[in-house]
Amino acid sequence: MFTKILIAEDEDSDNLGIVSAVSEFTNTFVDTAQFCDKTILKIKEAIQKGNPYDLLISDLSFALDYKKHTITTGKQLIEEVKKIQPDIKIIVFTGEKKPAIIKSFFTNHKINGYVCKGLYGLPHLTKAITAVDQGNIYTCPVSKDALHQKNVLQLDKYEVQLLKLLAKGYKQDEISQYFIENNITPNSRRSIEDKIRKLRDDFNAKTNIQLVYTVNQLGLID
Amino acid sequence: MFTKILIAEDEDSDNLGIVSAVSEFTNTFVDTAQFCDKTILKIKEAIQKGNPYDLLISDLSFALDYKKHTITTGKQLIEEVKKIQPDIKIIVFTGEKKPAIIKSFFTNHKINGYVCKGLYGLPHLTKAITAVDQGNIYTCPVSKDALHQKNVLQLDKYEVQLLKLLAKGYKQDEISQYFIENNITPNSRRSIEDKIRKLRDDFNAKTNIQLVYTVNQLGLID
DNA sequence: GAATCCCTCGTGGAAAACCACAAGGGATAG
DNA sequence: CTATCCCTTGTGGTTTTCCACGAGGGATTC
Repeated sequence: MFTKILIAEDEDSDNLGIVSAVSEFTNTFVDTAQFCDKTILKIKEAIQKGNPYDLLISDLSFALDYKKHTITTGKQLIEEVKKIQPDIKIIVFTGEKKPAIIKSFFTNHKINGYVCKGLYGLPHLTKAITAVDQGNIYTCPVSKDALHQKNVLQLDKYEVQLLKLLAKGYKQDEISQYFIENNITPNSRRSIEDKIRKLRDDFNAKTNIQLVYTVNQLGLID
Repeated sequence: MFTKILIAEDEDSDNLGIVSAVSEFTNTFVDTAQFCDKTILKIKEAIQKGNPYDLLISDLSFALDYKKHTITTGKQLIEEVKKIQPDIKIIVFTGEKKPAIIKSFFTNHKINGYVCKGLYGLPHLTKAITAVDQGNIYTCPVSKDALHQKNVLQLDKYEVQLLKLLAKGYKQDEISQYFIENNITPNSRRSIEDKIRKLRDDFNAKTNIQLVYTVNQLGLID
């Protein structure tokens, strides 16, 4: 079983609950850090002292104000950690339930487990710890659902940009102009029409309104 | 100070943290309930025994699956509680940060405090308890911001319905037809145009796509 | 009753988005 | 080199949305 665990979690109200549950379950040393940078620091320190952590349990949102859902920081944290200590196991423990985001953490960040907070959050977290300890990948029922959902195609940068501009109120002509000015191709009015139509097909949307609404709900243009 | 406090909270991971913090701070009896119906039950029982709770601290999401953000249940819970015991004080303690939703809890449900979970969630919760105990209303910085935000107009049922249909991919003609079939007025194609235009103006949206995106972000059509 | 205001709704024309057809260009395979 | 495929783009015509003007109806006020 793991011998040294670090929990990164910005919601102090959770902190006590998680820590006590995890330390009771694993019967090992459990450390905590409230911010991204502190997490990085602790991991570095532990390596230098020759006693690295072998499991990181991390939340995703380290938001400071209500506008930012700042998944980015969670992403950044994990990327950074993987650079410093590539072999560390990572379990994400968060309230985030959007399929696209969950998917991307497995495909892009090679995490070992994902557990959604909620009624059965803690029991699933302990299951996740056991599974990951044995070298497996664990997804709680909620995130398993999300992963197995069809139609959660990955969007490339171009498509995300296009959809964001639509959400911002750009007309198709304006998008074309914007793409030309910023050297993004394809950028003809006509091609943008095609791209949008393809997206409508992919997401089974009858109108562009529904398209943008849908991808937004899926968390694809955050 | 309050003598009997009930905490309704479905995320067990939080539970320990909140409970211990609140009971330490208030030095009073703190009870918990994990589901809406259990909360109602406990409140009824307490009244029957002549020893009612005087403060309810409640979360909003008692979600069972990942699709429902089920604010509705939180709403329902609070409405129900107010019916049973109109004089009970209520503090909402949740992760929900959407301005429109926060606003509606104050205007429609007459809650006494609102605290967003997060880094400083617990300290703000204790502040809220103190303030509410003294008969004041408390909003944490995040929710204060949300309340003071302009442009968070309330939408009436008609407008919400209209926007939802747009989000579902209905064309304006189809919306007209739908409204006619369901006896909702105004329902002419022309009037629907007007309503949409007015909404675009209100929310400063250049296109209908942006309009639906915006109201969705604000949590107005959940 | 007349004046006024507001909401609903029709009309017609402009703007935006949609769509089918097809031409050109680059990449690849035989 | 040629054939083929895929992607980009243009053209022209249809559908959908936008918008300015104005008519009718109900409510209120004087």
